[in-house]
Amino acid sequence: MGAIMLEKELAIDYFREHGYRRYKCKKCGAYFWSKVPRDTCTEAPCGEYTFLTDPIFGKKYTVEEMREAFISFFEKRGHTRLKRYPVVARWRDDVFLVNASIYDFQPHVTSGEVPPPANPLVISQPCIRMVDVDSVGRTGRHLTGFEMMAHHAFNYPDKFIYWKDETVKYALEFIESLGGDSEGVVFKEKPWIGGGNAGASFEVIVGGLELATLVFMNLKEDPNGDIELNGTRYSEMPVKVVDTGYGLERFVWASQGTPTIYDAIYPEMIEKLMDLVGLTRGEKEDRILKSFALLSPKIEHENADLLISEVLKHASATREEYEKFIIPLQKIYAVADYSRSLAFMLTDGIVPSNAQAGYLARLLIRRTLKLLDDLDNPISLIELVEMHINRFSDIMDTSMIPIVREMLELEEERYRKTLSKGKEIVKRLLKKKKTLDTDDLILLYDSHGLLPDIVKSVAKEMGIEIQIPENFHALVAKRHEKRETVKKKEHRVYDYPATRKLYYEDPYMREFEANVLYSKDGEVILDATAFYPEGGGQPCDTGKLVWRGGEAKVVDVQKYGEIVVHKIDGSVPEGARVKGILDWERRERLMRMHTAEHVLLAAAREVLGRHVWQHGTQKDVHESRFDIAHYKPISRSEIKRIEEVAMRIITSNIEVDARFMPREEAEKKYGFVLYEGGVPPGREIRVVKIGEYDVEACGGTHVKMTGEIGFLKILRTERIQDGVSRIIYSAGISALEHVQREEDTLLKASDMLKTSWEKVPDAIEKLQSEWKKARKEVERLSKYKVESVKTELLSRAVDGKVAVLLDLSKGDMLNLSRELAKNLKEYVLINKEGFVLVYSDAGRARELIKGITEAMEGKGGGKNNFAQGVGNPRFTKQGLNKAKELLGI
RNA sequence: GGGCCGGUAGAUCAGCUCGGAAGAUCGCCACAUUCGCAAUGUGGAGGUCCCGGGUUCAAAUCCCGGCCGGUCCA
Repeated sequence: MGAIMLEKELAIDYFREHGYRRYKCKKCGAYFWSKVPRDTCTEAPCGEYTFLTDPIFGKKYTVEEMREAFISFFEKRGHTRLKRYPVVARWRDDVFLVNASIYDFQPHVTSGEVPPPANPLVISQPCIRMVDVDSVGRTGRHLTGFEMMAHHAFNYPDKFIYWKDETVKYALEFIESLGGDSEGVVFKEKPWIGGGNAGASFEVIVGGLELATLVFMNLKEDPNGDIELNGTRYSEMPVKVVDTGYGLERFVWASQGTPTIYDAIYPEMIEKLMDLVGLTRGEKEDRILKSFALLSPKIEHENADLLISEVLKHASATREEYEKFIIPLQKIYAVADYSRSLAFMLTDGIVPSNAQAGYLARLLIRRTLKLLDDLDNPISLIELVEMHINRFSDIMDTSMIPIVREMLELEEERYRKTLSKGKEIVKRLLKKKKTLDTDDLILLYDSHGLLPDIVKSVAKEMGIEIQIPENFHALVAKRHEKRETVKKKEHRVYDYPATRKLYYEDPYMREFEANVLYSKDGEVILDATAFYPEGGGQPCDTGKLVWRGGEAKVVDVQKYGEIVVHKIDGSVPEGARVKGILDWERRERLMRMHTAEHVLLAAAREVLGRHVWQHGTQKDVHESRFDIAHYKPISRSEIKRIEEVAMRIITSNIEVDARFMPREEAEKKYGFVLYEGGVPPGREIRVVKIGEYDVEACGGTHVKMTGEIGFLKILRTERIQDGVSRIIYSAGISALEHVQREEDTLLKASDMLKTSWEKVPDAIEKLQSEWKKARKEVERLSKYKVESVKTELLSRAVDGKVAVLLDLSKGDMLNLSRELAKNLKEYVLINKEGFVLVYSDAGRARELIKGITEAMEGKGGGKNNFAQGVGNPRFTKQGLNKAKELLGI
């Protein structure tokens, strides 16, 4: 967005009426609005962090006080208070974690498809930003986990709430309500782009620090749009969104003027850690820290050395003071921040894993463990995270503590294992190569998870110095450069009215009549159908269409938008009246499977814990699979208990209630557990509820009462990745068929073993030991045989040479050869199968085998003193003669 | 979802480039030494070289496919 456009967009009435004027920053060139004339925008590095010496507000606020001040301020001004959303964005498929409060309302609310839960609204949304992970602790202001306080207004063409003037006014009034001076506030212009949307925005700068961003989102990505930003085209949206973000932690920091943001958020945690590590903090240390906070915005991250020397100069401190105090303290800060982010993530139900959101949790866990190691483990990660959960119990779920503890315990164990294994690899590598180059370091990190730091210290123990390249992480990133593959369901548009979905009106309908609206190339659209189209992991129905003068098989059914398309074998005339007949056996089994899956989820949750979350699912007629997030393999006894709980729900014969309801109402009533199976589009969603056990947004067909499932059996489980287990199950008659097949197999086994089914394991054990004994006997006999042949051959040897035709297996021949080699100079062994073995002290084994196998129309080769080959078994005599000739015997 | 590394004795791994007789260390068992244990010595047991296919006279080794584990990235 060009400067001229921004100016037009942001020259609001409020500024004109209140004496604000637009200036250009002499340092960074950005435009900004201020009540008092200024040369610069005041934001560090153009200005200084004045709040460090001169806190901005009338008093010092804690996190809780500031959050409440913000929310109640906006509540009093007509905003509805909203509960926070989870930090894991389960309602979206494009991101893993919530990065900003507006994520809560993307994509359906911001697109205008679904109304917001309230309008206008106020929220304080915890967010995780992994991009800042490297800066945490070192700059004094970066966090991976923070709360974004926000008020949002969604303006529709027919319903206007408020726009730029009110938003700016609120910002100033809120700052004043905290005791701040509105004359110190600078509104810096900035184009805003993100998540397929764009707009103009103000950064709200106070005391040199960006405290809030006010975004006026009114553009959406559109290839045909007439506005171009950064090479992407945008067009105006019908919905205009006020998207604000007030950094809770920054407000708290600005109110307290502590050296770093961490000292403001959780001072007791920092003090405790310092105490445990043995750091004491005086005026001098504070001065160094403040210098850091002051100077770090002015110096690029990459130039760490420059920053340090500048800081030392500024605070008149020594390098030793820096290393003894600041380095460990910065680690403490990072540990405090990482562990709080983990507390958010794990209590919100993220299961650590080697893929997806779970990997981000593991990454943080490992980084924290590494830092704790550096600090000589003053406290365990588990204790740290638990402290945070209790400290922030007003926004975190303390009932998750036992599960979080177990997950962290397993993760730490895993980390230690990776580490010690990795160190062994490094040692072996060093023994072999003496030194390691950059390629080795990249391989060790990328394939074995070893940070160069750790490799270096292992090498140092062995007295080897290793150079770590400055741009290490960039090199790793380079290895991963590759284009993404995007696959999407074919998007088709049919210009017909929405198909009436008889399968929802009556899921038990087996036959129906309808009119053919469209029929071409075997694709048929009806005005109504009872055929369920593939979706939500449930395969489509099959069956046939019958009409006057013909019939055709229905082989596939798909849904495009609100239109159901049937693929048939044959063709039906357009305009015909048809009768649809479902393959009811198939459909009934699928229905039972689908309801069974919901029951299974409820049971798994009860047995394994509340972190259990559906990860993927595929129903089928005979067996279905159901993937859940869980942090360890499911044990046999857990499987049995899940089956028992599931059967209890089935035999209690509970009603399955499926109904459409407005999305915002469903979300309000049931929360995000609704989106187990993904997020359906649209304003209305279908909610399937099984008593108090389970409620999910689901478009599938279900039985009316759980009792109809009849029987549910878990067939097996497997781990498809870290943190995700697959349950393979069956329901109803299909489940019975499985059990019968298993029983058949067991009976067949017991029949073969001539015993009863209970004794099958014992019988196999006995058989096994007998077989082993027999095998040993065979070995003993062949050894004996080899021994006697050896004696005979030694006596027959002429001049240390022998060539002979034997009745021995290949294995026995090799054993024999080992013995003969000790006593003979040269020999040739041939067996009935045509296998030839040659030994030669003189080093002409290869030469010999060639001649012999050629005489046998075969081939062979080997080493100088030992060779083997094979020839046609019919020519063993010729081979023997040739061998004798060559050996000269 | 994608990239990379790996799968050989109960454990940790070597051998794989360059195809030719399945190895080391620890652990285990027996015996010796000892009042007994530990330590030590001697001997021994222990293998579907992950699975399937291909190339070859010959595959742990080369090629293709699959399974499993680890790890990094999004």
